[in-house]
Amino acid sequence: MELDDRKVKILKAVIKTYLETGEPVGSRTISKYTDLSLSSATIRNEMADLEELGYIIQPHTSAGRIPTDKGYRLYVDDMMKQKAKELDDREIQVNDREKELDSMRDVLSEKVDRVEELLQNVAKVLAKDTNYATMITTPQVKGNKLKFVQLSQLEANKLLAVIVMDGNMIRNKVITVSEEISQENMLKLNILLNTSLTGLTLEQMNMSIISKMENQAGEHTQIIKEVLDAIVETISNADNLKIYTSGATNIFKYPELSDSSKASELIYALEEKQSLSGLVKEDEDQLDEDSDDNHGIQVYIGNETPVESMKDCSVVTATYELQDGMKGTIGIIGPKRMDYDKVVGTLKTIRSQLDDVFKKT
Amino acid sequence: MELDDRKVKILKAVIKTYLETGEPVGSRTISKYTDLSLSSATIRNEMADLEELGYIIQPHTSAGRIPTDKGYRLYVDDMMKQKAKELDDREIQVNDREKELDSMRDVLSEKVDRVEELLQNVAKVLAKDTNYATMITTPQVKGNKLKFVQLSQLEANKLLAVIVMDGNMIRNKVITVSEEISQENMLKLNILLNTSLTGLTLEQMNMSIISKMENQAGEHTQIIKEVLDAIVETISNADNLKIYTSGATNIFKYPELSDSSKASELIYALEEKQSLSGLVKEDEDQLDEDSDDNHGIQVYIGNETPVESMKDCSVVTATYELQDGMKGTIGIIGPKRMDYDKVVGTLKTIRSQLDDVFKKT
DNA sequence: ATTAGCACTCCACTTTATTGAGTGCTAACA
DNA sequence: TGTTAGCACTCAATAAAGTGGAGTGCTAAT
Repeated sequence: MELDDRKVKILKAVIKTYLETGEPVGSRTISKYTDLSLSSATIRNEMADLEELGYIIQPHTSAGRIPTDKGYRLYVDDMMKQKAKELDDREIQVNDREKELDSMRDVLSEKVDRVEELLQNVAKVLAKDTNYATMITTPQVKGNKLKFVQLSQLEANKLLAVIVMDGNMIRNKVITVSEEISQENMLKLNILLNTSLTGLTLEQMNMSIISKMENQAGEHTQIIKEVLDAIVETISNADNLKIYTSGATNIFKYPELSDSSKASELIYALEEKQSLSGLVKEDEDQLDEDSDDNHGIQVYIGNETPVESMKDCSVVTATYELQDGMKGTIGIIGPKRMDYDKVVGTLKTIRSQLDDVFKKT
Repeated sequence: MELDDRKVKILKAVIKTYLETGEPVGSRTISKYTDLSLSSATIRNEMADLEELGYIIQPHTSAGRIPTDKGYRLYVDDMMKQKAKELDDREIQVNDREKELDSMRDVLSEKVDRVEELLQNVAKVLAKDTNYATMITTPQVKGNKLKFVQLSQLEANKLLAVIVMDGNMIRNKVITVSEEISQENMLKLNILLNTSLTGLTLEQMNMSIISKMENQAGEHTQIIKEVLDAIVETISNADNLKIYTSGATNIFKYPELSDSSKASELIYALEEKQSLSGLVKEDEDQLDEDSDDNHGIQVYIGNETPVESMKDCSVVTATYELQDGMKGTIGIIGPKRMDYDKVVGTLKTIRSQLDDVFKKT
């Protein structure tokens, strides 16, 4: 059996209606809803075919149809193709959407000095705007280089190391050393550290530490060792993936997700965040598939999602990118019958606004 | 009618049984459970009295009794009195509990450099251990003084200010200035900042800023102004209350809290955190009431809690204190029928372990 | 190929037992 | 006077039975 044009039209109508109502869709509804002007009986025949083809399913014998994952897939793929074509209209579209996104822009342009807060705000605003759960990761770098280190004395045997990486990622570390250190030696240590480490990536650092240390084996070997250890540890922690979530309770707005056990599992995943890292795309090898403008937007439907606890949901992710190649992921988690169209649009807008903000900073 | 000794005994038995089972408690159960050796009929009479006195209530005519808030209150107050007397046994008690708290100690003694992570871990471990939702705030200071500031050049017109407060609270701030600054002037600026600001609290700083600025009105007035603004802003943000939560999904373990709307409201409060700040005790004027050992532990039952969304829960909070007078709050949120005894004990242990960790750091 | 018509299915909802835990009350008892 | 056995009564919870309606599949006519 073939999936002819009319079948597709009916399928889309079924899905669209189901997205709106959340109720199984009957033949009569479609007959009236579409401009196909076909009787419900004809629709019924076509729907039977569509069911046989695996695009829709009946929850029980005498009910209407709801989309299967396969059905959603077709719908979403088609929509994405549409979106990609809309490239020209984008300006207008963005302008249109800007009205509803005013609050978003306001929050984003607020003076938030810390990336953390910014990201949390983005997650929050997105959640509020879409009524789905959201997540956002810190930007990730591959081989970030050390810009400079600055050691200063905090207390008798406590040092403060300020570590600045390329892209102005800054980390502090309080180092407790075993022996006191003179002002003069501090200065020396600072110079030593900067001359030998600046411009190195973490991997390069690990390689060179040993040799450097042996070279410098002077009276303060112990301190140098402690300081180096601390710095290496801090840097390796620095690009640890951090994930912020928001709007977990939005899932209670969708009955199909809000029964106790499902909700608990989902919210747990959002709280623990651990498992969400599966949503971060490792490689950008999907280029060929996601053509043009949709580049970096990924829709997971039901079982497609890499996160086990979200197999009853759909997840849409977008990759945002900072000027210096740092990449992060934004994700929206909702019921399978989410408003894919709106979500994809919002994600695109947010992403471009994020770019703006980061460029301005 | 008086609340005689026997009534109290029966009341406690009812509550204890209810805490364990979560089911309304009938007279027959009590008759067998206690060592009072009274028939169920007698218990029934007493229970009728207790109901009239407002300590217990029937969910419906032919059901057993469950405690009212007033009943819980009496039970908890008594328990706290007991706990206070147990001062001598505490050592032993702690030793006993230590077995189950091994994991807690492990996590706490881990090398976590950032207070944030430590607190998050505490919340997490507490939640896992108690099976309730937990929260913990960052330590708060009244008038924290500036230890030193260190300005360094990041890029052409971006400066990095590292701000260290007493108690080694460290903040970074990237300051974008309107004009470039020479290495030499940077040094001057550093000295100026430290000589004029070190040792001052935020309030004092606000006072002195204007005058200092006018004194120094040289070629770099603009930069000085920008830097000062940034520093003041950062410091005032620094002691913003931060709240970490964990174990929100634990509430699904208690049927009385896990219906969709209640759960949603509760989890929302835990996610938003905003409202939780009501649990932080402003003043320590409760000293007289909470005698001895229970100092700093506060039990809120049902409507007693300051957080609106938790009126169906009980909340137990403890104040922890760092050596330098910084105080934070730990909170446990669970059903009214929570295991108060265990919770109070665990909170005390955690608190003392927190003290240890902070002293060691 | 399309459609009107009709018998059939099955969920969702309401109504009507049925059960059993637990009470309140009374009368007897120490 | 306090305690207790006994019994009638209540009421949630569960099961069983009945009803309505939305929607289907099939057939026969167009």
